Amino acid sequence: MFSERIMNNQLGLDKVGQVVRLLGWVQRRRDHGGLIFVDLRDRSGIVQVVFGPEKMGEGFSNAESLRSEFVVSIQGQVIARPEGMINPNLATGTIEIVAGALEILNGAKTPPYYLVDQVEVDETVRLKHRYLDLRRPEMQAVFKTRHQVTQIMRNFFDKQGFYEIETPMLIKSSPEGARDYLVPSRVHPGEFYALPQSPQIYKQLLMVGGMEKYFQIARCFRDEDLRADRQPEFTQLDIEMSFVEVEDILPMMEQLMVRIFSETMGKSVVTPFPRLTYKEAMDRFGSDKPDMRFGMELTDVGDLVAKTGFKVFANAVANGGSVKCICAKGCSGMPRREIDDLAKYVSTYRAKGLAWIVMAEEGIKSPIAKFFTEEEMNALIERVGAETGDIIFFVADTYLVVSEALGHLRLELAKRLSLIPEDTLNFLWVTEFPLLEYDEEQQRYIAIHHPFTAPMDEDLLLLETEPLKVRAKAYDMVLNGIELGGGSIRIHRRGIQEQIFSALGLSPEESVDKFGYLLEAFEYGTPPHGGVAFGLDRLIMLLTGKDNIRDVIAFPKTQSASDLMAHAPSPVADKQLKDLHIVTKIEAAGIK
RNA sequence: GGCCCCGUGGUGUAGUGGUUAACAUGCCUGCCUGUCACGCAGGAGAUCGUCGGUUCAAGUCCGAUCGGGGUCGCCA
Repeated sequence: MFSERIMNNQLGLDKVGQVVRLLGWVQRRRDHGGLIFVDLRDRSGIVQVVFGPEKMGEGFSNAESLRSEFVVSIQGQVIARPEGMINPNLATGTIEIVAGALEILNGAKTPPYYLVDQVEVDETVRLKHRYLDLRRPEMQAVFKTRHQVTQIMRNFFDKQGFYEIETPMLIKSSPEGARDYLVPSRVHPGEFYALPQSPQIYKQLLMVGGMEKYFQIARCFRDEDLRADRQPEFTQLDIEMSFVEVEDILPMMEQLMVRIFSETMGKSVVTPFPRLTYKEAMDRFGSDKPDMRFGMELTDVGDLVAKTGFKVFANAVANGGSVKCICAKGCSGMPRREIDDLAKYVSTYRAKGLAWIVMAEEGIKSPIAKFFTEEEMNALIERVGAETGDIIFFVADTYLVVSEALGHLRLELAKRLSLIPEDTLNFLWVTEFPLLEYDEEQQRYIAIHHPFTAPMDEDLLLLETEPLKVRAKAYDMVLNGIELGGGSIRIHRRGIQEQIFSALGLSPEESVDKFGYLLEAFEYGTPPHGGVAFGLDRLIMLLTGKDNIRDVIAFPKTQSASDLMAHAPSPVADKQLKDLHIVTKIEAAGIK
């Protein structure tokens, strides 16, 4: 019955005269009494259908009953619109359908809001009725793009000889970073599975298993607080290869991006991508995912201020910290209020203050100028390359705080000053990440990437003496200041893996308890291997221009990780808890 | 866990502590054969998120709480 259907976007002047069957939803109805216009929407687009009593006969009253979002089957003739009635705003605006027959396949309640792209409704409303929101052309386009991207990925890796392999969703909990989502076991009282934060260990074991080239479009779960670009479950393009070095992996991933951007957006991507070491990225941009679409780089002035009378700067240097600055070109007219606002902004990144020098026409204006001799001031200005009309912003603190605070300030200023060129694709790799960092809270070293990342060969000896100086064979792909993905060459020898575990403060017993199966696997001829993982959702955000991860996920969760449509999470029946051997404290305390 | 913003008919907004909470849109009814954000006329629709406090009087002020968003911490 539905087989002769034609999609709306197939309709054009070439179809004039044909009798067609259309299926879709009523987007809008304009009832003129004796003549009714209906904008019919299907997945492909919108077409205007005209209902008149001449053609419809008794069926006309049926047409009068049409309302928004009714699902209809329409048979009618394609006609060219008369002169002056062409709608240039509609892809099918040169033609319309004169309905001969109408079948209402299903009625619809009035939707809570009009399903058009210019929605101005609270997101809560959209999420409660997500199945309606998805009907909007804008959302349809997102999921079309998302589908295209995953198809390109599958095609790309298939051609390169990869196998797509599924790894388990119920795995052993080994929180070495984010919190796990736990799943209670019914048959093992008191024991739990975890949902994977990533397929990391399994993909490595696939390499031990001789699969050589693996990829998966994998769902991952992390029980951490959410953000505009973070969901508790998200999708990752996960890749692992045997017998590879960094130089094998990066160019291949660049080619993947070339294909994705050309085939979905028609944009060309220039390869090879520039590379920055982590150190260089932090030094120059104050970020491990620098946005290099504009300048305003950070300048280290620690040596110039170490001996000056300004204690805040001198002490920072004396204590092993840094003093760095950025120069905002042409901003000398910035009102004091806005400068104060920027100081408040950097304070969210733990900077204790923001010093500034305004290079005004009438001379230097700065609350810190009095602490510097003229020579010192001139040296500063020269180092920074500041000119009349600029403002120099300084932060003094530890190297990390200074870099990150100024890195964020740099982005904020660029945003306010509109320095970021739209439509530019700035891809780059950040390499040579540190292997470890020190976690004050836990009083131990933790892996920056993950504990299976291989250290750089020449840094291996530093592991015992200066662990923070050990660099990793790790790399991140960055696009326009957003981390698209990252990966590393992995450790494939038990000895080195044990060394790393030990550096992370894991006793041999704990290592075996948590990762014994991996360590054992490494003893059975594990090939050198490495890989990478990309955040699919973020990539789709970039491709579709969304600033919010919820807009690229069909059924997303709110910031508090709840599903407003299905009302998850929810309490469960006592029987279920009993089966799972679970008693909740909340229940025990009588709180509902 | 911290900080910031938001919550008023279905939807989006307005609303000096003081009458019957306003406007737009949507919805319903009637009229209308060329609209495409159709038009015209009429109508229905709100316990102002919830609880408590201040006050003669609270949508408005205060506190708590719930929900949503942004962000810092966190996210190997």
